[in-house]
Amino acid sequence: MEDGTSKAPGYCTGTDDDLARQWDVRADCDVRHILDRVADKWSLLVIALLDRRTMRFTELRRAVDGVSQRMLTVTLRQLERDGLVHRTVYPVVPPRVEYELTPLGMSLHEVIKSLVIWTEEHQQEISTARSAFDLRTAEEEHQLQAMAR
Amino acid sequence: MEDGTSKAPGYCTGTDDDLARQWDVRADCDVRHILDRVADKWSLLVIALLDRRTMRFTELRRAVDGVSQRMLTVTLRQLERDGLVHRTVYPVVPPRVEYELTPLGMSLHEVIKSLVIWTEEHQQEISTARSAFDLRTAEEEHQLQAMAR
DNA sequence: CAGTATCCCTTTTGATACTG
DNA sequence: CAGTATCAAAAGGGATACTG
Repeated sequence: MEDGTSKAPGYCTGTDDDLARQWDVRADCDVRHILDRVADKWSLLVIALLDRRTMRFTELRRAVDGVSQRMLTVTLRQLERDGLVHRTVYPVVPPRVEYELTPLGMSLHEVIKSLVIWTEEHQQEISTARSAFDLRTAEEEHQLQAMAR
Repeated sequence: MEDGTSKAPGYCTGTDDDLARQWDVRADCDVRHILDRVADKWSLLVIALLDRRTMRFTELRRAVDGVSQRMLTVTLRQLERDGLVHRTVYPVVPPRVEYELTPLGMSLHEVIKSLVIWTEEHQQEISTARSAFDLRTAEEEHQLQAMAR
């Protein structure tokens, strides 16, 4: 926690390092910290779901298959902290809390969507590649066992 | 290991569930398995680096700041298995192994690039949001402590 | 309902040592 | 050089119990 905010570990965009191929890959780089968040398993799902409409906590919990209450809470807090999701608490009993994407969150969703679409479009290719790889691996293992005899 | 290949846990794209908002979020979904891989910290960095040119193992190790030898090996194997990276072993001593993106990997890089660009473009906004959030949080805590007295 | 707090287990990761 | 193997440390994440 408390990372990437006050530390300001040096700007990473447009460094004039001669080795800056296209973007900085330093471990303490802001871009990498943000990327870690943005590329998070649950974050991705939550943002995708909230793109459609405002949702309540329990509603999200049911929609995101496999998420625990704890992880959903943690994820939502991070997204709120990053300014990607807005949280509204209605002072009623029982409590009512609604989550929605901020404009920043919406713009991120556009990018995430393209990632999801790519995945859907190429899932068959990847499956095939995996099978081929596993087959090759199994064969090689077989070869080694044959040589041992 | 060995996941997402033989199991074939049911197609996830274009399910006719009435709750299929835009894409399936089931935990055992192929898309989610692939997404977990693709959205991986090290995978992203490796793919970004290999976009420029073919690289050797140690070269990558030095370029990806903070990666351990073990994690780089694991990451490269996964990428190879998924058909995103091609591995060429030259039978010489000392060994020479080169990694390069496959066409599939190159197409993924396009998407990843847009994610990285988004991150770079919005890193300031996120930083600001984080500071504001932390300030709010600290204030609330302060209020609570004041009430306790 | 929408959390927070706690315990505890599992997975991930890093450090180290060894090898073709 | 490019790994593999092993072990220990740490993070991630689940189950449960409790609260405004």
